[in-house]
Amino acid sequence: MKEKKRVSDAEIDFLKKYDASEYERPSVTTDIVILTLDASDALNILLIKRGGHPYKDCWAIPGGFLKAGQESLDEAAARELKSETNIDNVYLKQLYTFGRPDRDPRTTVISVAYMALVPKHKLDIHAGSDAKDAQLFRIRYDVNGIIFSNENTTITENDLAFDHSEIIKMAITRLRNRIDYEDDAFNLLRDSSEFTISELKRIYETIKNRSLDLPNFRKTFLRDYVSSGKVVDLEKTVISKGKPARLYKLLDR
Amino acid sequence: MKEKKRVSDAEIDFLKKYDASEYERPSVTTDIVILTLDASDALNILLIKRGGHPYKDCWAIPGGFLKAGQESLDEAAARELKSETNIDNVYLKQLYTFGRPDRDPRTTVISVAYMALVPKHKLDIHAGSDAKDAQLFRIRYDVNGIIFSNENTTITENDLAFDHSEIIKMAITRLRNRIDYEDDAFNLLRDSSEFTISELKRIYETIKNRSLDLPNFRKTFLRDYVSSGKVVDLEKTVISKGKPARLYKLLDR
DNA sequence: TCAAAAGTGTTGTTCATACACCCATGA
DNA sequence: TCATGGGTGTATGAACAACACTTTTGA
Repeated sequence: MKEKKRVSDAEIDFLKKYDASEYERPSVTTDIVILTLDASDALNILLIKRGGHPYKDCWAIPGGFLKAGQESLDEAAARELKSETNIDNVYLKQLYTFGRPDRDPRTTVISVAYMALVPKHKLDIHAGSDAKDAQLFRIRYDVNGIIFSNENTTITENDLAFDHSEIIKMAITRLRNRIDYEDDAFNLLRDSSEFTISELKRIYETIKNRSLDLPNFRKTFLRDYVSSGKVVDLEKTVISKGKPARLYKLLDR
Repeated sequence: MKEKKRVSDAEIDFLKKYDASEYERPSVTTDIVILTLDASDALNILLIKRGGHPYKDCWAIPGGFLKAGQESLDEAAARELKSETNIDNVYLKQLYTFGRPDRDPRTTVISVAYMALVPKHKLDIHAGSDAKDAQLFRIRYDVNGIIFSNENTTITENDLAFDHSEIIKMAITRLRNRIDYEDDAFNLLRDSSEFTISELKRIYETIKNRSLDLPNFRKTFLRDYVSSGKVVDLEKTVISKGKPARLYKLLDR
């Protein structure tokens, strides 16, 4: 009995090695959902217009092939983010890996999806430099799904290349689920070393897609972040329209 | 300005295609953390002893190469689980993708890790059939990390092949975080169509690694599952040692 | 003085926790 | 009868939500 099983396992092991050479190795890409906020605190995403086939002239999230053996997946994503936006040192987390054989018509492409959160305004210049190839789109939700729009273009989730609408939906859902017990929102602040409670609240409202009560938000913020020392009260104020608002600073970055 | 950028983008696009053929394509495997409970409700994991290099004779989590073009990642994981345990139709979820270039000494291997939760006792026969090649190990936690042990062998997390200890830790952490707001625990029941509150409570205790208060657990269970109709009261009891316990049945599977 | 936004305080509800106590069974 | 685990009820405090009210600025 044991002997029989050992032979069988050796066989299985051989077959595995055989598989590795027999079956075509897939291409592996990292694709990035790059999210930021615009001047009116709406959630925006960076999309690029594809220059080549497949899905030529379709909008897609940026991505590129992994340089196998030369970089890790995280490094590939960071490199891609940098080449697309000239930004580094931002929140960049692996999201999910997509591998349906038919998701790319050319060949099997495994896509390791990442999500990047970019501080407010940081992407403005880049997106404006060539409006035809890489643009920020405001994200809205409607009966038939997500709508991406800016002053030039309006597209729906069905217009996107590959399964990118699925990836984007997962990113937004993940972000929304995480925001209540992780510090993700701070990554979208204009300046995490000088921000007001209202600024932070607007980010939560955007991501959760509903309005929040300011007194209660303040209470929770003071308890979870200031009392625990993660955020310090700068004891300065900044003038805006009504009463000047107190400034806070996030520690540890 | 625009013209200059367009040329540059075309160039970038060309380079990406060039990369895809220039750099070696990585191998892609699916590796599975298979968790179940033993007779005393301790968390167990299925490990296999590697027959070939690298890490020959080391224990590892089961896995195999993706048959690119023939199956999706989910299908590859399900096929691997079936071949290793002869079990299908169980909880099987993608966990994370590992891609450090040096994680496999042979070549770049991208590992898409999955987690499987197998109902209690279902793996008993298989693991016993050949104790040398595939065994269940009880998971314990100690100062220096996780300890895997059964009646034959005791190993520590450092004895495992590749970065598999990292994968296992992530699986346990993920499970522990999910269990409070997802229904994952039901997948570990001996029989989800006939179970008692105590049985379910013991699963929560195992995963959270602390004891729970039965009256409070019952209250939460009745509110979250029975009142909402996800679980029905079978209005039957089963005898055990003290007072007979009421049986419940999970709907929708 | 008024609008606007920041900030404070109060109240009621829900939920988690701790725990005292009763119930039904086998031995 | 007693031990054992199942099951019920109650008290306490924390967290959350709703909202009335005050403060400080610019116009």
